[in-house]
Amino acid sequence: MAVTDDPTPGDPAGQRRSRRERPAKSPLSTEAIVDAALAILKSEGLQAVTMRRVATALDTGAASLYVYVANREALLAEMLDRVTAIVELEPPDPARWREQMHALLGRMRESFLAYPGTAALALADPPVTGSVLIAAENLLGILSAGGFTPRDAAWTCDILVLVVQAVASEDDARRASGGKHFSDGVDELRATFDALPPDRFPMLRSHAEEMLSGDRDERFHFAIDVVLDGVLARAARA
Amino acid sequence: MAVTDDPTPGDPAGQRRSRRERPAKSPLSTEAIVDAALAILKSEGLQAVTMRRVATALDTGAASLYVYVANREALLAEMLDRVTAIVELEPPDPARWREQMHALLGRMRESFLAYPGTAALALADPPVTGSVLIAAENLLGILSAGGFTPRDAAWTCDILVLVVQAVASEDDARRASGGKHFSDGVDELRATFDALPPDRFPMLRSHAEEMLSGDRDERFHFAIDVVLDGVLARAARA
DNA sequence: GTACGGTACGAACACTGTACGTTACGTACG
DNA sequence: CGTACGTAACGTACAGTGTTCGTACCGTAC
Repeated sequence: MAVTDDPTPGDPAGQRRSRRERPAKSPLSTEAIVDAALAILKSEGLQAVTMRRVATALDTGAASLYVYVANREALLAEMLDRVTAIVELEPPDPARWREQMHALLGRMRESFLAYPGTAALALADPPVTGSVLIAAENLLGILSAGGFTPRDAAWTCDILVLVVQAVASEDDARRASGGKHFSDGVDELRATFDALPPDRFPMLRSHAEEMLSGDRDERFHFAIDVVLDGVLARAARA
Repeated sequence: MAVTDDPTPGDPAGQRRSRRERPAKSPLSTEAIVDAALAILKSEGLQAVTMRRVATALDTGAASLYVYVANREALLAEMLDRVTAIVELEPPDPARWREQMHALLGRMRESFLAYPGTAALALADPPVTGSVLIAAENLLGILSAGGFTPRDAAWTCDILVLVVQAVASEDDARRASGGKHFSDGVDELRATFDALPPDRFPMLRSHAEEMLSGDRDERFHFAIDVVLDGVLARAARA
């Protein structure tokens, strides 16, 4: 396209405003971009992670990012990879396999929680990057150490990852909406249940207390144990 | 607007140029908006559901929608409610409770799958609308019929809904990305596993076949049975 | 010293969700 | 019968979004 040499009237002649005087602005890189994006994600949420916002944080323009990142989706994928890469692994120990499972999955959940929105992101398009494979390898190792058959281990691994992501996703949804009250919104839910017509919602009425009981951590680890015990029970029966 | 002057023949004179001559352009309503949005979602995906696109489908402007819908988020929530409202329920029958569970959860999954993106949406901000409460009531009823204690029923209900949403979410991710090949992308995954260095990924190498075995339906129902059996096993042990 | 390959950059495009002020309509009232 | 009014629909506008393009610059290889 033609230059359209915009003759800005007030521009002083010879004004060579090369931004070269900037001290030592470190050069761009995929790593730096992902770092900046993760920082923004952590402090302002997923919807604040825009190309322009990330570029501004790096003191550059949005267009510059596209040299290192194909597009926003690719950036998000790269962020996701980094998030799963930071979870510390558990060298499988047959004597402690269940404990290790809880520890590893718990750290996965925390990692997702530290960067809100990433859990939903992982569910939306399941990534198969290096760090995900490493995590899967570790999960399979622990399950194998626990005596799971290959098929049971593989399928259980799948289910557990799903549970972690789903729980984490719900977690930061609850945190985002219930941020005003420290009580998550349990009170609102209780009020909702109490307002239901008893004839049409007898179960919800009688189960209201149990629907709200237990904190998120307790229910998370309960879910893991349920899955593990379920697979073991089915294996024992066969 | 106000153009498209098309005086209907039988109309008496004095037909002022207005959009009134439109045959029977049904007036806007929340229902009509949600219908149009769902139709677009079904045929073009979630990212095609923009206010302008929905408005165009209704032969109006985007601004007109805001009389009936607070904003896009509210529209999506309303769509989600409708999607969960269409799943047919199962009057609890103690003799068939497990079968009923599979049927009901299966229909939930299908419903999510029919409108791609809604599963992820439900996970991202768990709705507590009328139809969701009705579904929960039914789930609790079936679990109660199966002999679950109130606490077990409540917590299991939670886990199962999570699993359904997570599976459905993964389902339509896989469908969206693997659309080109009818094989989902199993072949790509197998190739990925085969390319891994055996010394660092012994588990993934030896479990590759099992990671890919079984179709989505089989694994979905396996997951449900695992959860149910897990809770039962824990209840029996206590 | 000069040519070159790749990086940074500003501007522009085609969109998005949403707010605003103004029209047109059906209806209730004088 | 005429008129005022509340509300629904509308066009327009604004501030952003992701992404592309052409260009200006840098350090390096000749």
